[in-house]
Amino acid sequence: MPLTLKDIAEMVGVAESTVSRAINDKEGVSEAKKKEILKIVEEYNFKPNQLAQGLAKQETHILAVLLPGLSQGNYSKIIENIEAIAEKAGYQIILCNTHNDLTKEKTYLNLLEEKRVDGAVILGGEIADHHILNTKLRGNNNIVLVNRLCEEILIPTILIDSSYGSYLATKHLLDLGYINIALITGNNNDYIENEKIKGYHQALKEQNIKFNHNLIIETDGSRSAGYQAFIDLVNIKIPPDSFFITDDLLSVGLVEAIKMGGYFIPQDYPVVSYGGTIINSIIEPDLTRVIEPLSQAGKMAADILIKLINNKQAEEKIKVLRPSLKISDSTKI
Amino acid sequence: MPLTLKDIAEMVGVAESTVSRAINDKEGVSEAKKKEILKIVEEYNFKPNQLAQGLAKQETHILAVLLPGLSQGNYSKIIENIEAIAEKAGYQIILCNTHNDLTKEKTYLNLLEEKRVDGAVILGGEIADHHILNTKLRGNNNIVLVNRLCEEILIPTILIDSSYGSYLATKHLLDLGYINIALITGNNNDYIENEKIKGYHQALKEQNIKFNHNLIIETDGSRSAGYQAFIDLVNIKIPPDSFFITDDLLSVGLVEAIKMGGYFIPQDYPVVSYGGTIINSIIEPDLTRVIEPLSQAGKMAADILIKLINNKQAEEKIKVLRPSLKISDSTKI
DNA sequence: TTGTACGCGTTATCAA
DNA sequence: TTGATAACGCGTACAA
Repeated sequence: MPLTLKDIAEMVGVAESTVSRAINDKEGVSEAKKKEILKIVEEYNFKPNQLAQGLAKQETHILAVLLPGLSQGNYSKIIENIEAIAEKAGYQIILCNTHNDLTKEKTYLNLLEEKRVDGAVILGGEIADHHILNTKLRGNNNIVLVNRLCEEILIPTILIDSSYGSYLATKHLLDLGYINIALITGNNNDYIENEKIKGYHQALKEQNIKFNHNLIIETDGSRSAGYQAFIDLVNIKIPPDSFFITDDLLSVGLVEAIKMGGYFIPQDYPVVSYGGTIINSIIEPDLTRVIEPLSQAGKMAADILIKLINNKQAEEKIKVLRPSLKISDSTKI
Repeated sequence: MPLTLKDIAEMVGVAESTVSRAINDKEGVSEAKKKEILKIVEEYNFKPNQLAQGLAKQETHILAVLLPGLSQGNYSKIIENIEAIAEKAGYQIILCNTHNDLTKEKTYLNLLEEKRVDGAVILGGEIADHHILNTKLRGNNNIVLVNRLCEEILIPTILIDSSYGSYLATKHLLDLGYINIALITGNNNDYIENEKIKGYHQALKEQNIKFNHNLIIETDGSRSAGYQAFIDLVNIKIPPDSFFITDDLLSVGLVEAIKMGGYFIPQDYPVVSYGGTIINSIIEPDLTRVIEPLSQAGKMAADILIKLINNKQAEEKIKVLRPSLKISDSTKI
């Protein structure tokens, strides 16, 4: 069994409360006693029990991150940054993999209440309903949402503006003089893919280009779907002169199909992809792509959450982060 | 403030201990009282405070996972599986990103003792020294190592046999009739890359092929290093007739270089890569590759750790898992 | 079956 | 500056 404050107190010959003060660097202990105590603490490698501390102080210094899954998507980038900020502020991270299952999410939220974690970041998923609004962490609704909408604007939320990313991509192709831009969407949740379609529309509208719904293909985001999309698109009445594809894996198939058809990128078909993943940089040619501010999203989420825990409300409830466009070989003519 | 046992007890008009028994499904409560109690618990959405439970029962049901980083490497796959097993057994996972920094690792280990986590899995990193052997979780050394060696065989360890993976790859090329096999290594830690070189040696030795050290190139694992490696290798006295490359990103550069030189894979140069990542399947042609049993490693680690916590020692201290070879287009002639 | 009382390891309040 | 003592919320041995 590990040592306790009591043990240390007995060894030094003082009261527990004095040891506690010494350890926590609080005033009310003479320098002499303090030194003596800390020496023993060091010598016996005493570690205060944070369970007991938590119970007494009503805080655990634990944050939870709920997410749909670790390997798919870009969640690991976000988590790394949440962890980094949290660690600096003295918080630990508990991982909760919901597998995109609302029931599991509820179970976890319950558990987090029991565990008395100080707060939680929820990444992605469908629209948040009342089970989120109703969970009380540390007495408050200490929750921050990332890329997840909420029925009411009560919870601090960080959104990455997919619509704007899509707008940037489409505008880039328009600026290069292309007008029949194919849009191939992937398997994100409906909201995000719809946002991307919105951005596409907006860019077209701005330049008074007529919208052709035949140029939009919705897929399951697989590599083969990307391949098939090209084949389907080149055979329509007004075929596309360029491609914007909202998912990196899709782009692998698309590029294969383009090459297989004997065409060149970007000479015959310029291509814009989505996501800062390694995939887009491996494809030959290196793809122009929309890059999302994932690190920033993670850091902001942690920042806001920690402020929330310390009762410092953020100014705005919703922060919208904008993606940027990285122009590369696949659109350099 | 959340409700407590006491509150519930007062509401129902019984003692706290009775409520405790009812909630924990222990005998010694009449069915009638139990129902009554659980109804109130439900109604008021009472959540027992796990801090207090932990303090009383001396357990937190929290496991920690220490790892060098989330986005690089295959750690997320392992973590997902640890989390899955842990969750089934009623454990939560705390993430500790050590950034490959030994000091940070020590700090975390300290923290975990303070937090009274029940156990820890340590993924990767250099050789474990005494700070690991000395950390006591729940009074014991409840730690499982994955792909990390320890000075003494005291800690349960799961190793993925990189040497065997390398042996498989080399043997495959030898069986196809190639004898001048280039080995290009990446930026894993020294131990792992050395193991891979060992496996390569062994395969050559088995077939009495003379070892040519000029065919081995050690790199930083970058894409460009893969590219450069090819250029360097084709100009040596006895150039390679095939390639085994121990890192997926390297293979991207290598394949580029081969194609750029006007050669074909596998006709001119067959290529074997390492790792089950998406990258190897995106490259054209799809690369034959060594696949590591990552999910299995994660599950086993969690299993063993949980058994350890429950004082059920594993039979063997060290479990060695073997990679397999997935033969694909890059070696099909 | 039910209740009382103590322990778990801290922090914090109030006297001394 | 110190020390005794009461929380914090729960589990549990023991008594009723």
